[in-house]
Amino acid sequence: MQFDAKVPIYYQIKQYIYHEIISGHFKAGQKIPPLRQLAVTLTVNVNTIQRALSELITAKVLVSQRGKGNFVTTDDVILGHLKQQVLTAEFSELYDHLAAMNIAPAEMVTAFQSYLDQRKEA
Amino acid sequence: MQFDAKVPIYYQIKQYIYHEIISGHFKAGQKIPPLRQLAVTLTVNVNTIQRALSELITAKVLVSQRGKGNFVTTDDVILGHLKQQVLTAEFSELYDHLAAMNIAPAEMVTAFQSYLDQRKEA
DNA sequence: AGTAGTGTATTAGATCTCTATTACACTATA
DNA sequence: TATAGTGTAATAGAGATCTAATACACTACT
Repeated sequence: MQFDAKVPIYYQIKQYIYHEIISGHFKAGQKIPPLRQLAVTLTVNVNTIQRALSELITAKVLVSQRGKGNFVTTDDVILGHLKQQVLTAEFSELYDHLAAMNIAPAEMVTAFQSYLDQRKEA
Repeated sequence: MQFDAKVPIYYQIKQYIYHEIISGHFKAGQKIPPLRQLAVTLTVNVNTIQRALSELITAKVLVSQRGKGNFVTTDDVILGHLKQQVLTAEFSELYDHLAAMNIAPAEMVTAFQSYLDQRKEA
């Protein structure tokens, strides 16, 4: 996995877990890979994985069971809002950046659409 | 100015300058505020400002004149591509994050549109 | 009981970012 | 020529992140 050098790795791993849950790769109640395996897969130190996971445990997205593993929560309330929360965070950041360039909301959409169209061609 | 604690300040200042140029606040050939004034305005150390500006000078977006100040380039080729470059970088990052959640391009647009609609109401 | 697999915790050191401080170089102008 | 305004450079120290290494606690299974 390739990380953005400008953002803490532990934070990017946190997002990675979010993405795996939202995409359905990690399902409700399912055990996620062990710490040491994640560390190898993502070529990162165990402590860095642990830092990311501990934040997700605090957020009650993951449930930790000593000796057993880490599991995706079965709380439907939390899982139900997850995708919308992550999406809103993404769009909010984008909006702020584009608004700082004096770009109107309507232009934001058309410009994004243009980007996607161009991407599709290639 | 409020900074995102997860991204280096010097990098965010670099983006800030880009935004000021693209929005038209800083025009071609125009002198930008002195280092020490930017440091006060953005409540950041002079060295941090300097680091951001030095990258922009290397990118030939700014031209430095010792004793006089820093000026926006008059190079139309560079200025002409600036907005598209920054936009593409923003969209590319968004695309990667959303694609990691198994979100299709068409849904990206509608979800973004929904975000903007919701934002308009408030 | 023993062993492997798991999560948790602590320490030390490297690197990066940011601040604070000081000094220097050049320009413009009184 | 003096002075204020500017960019440039270098050093030292604080804090955050990441790595490496080690140890400990709990679970499952033989």
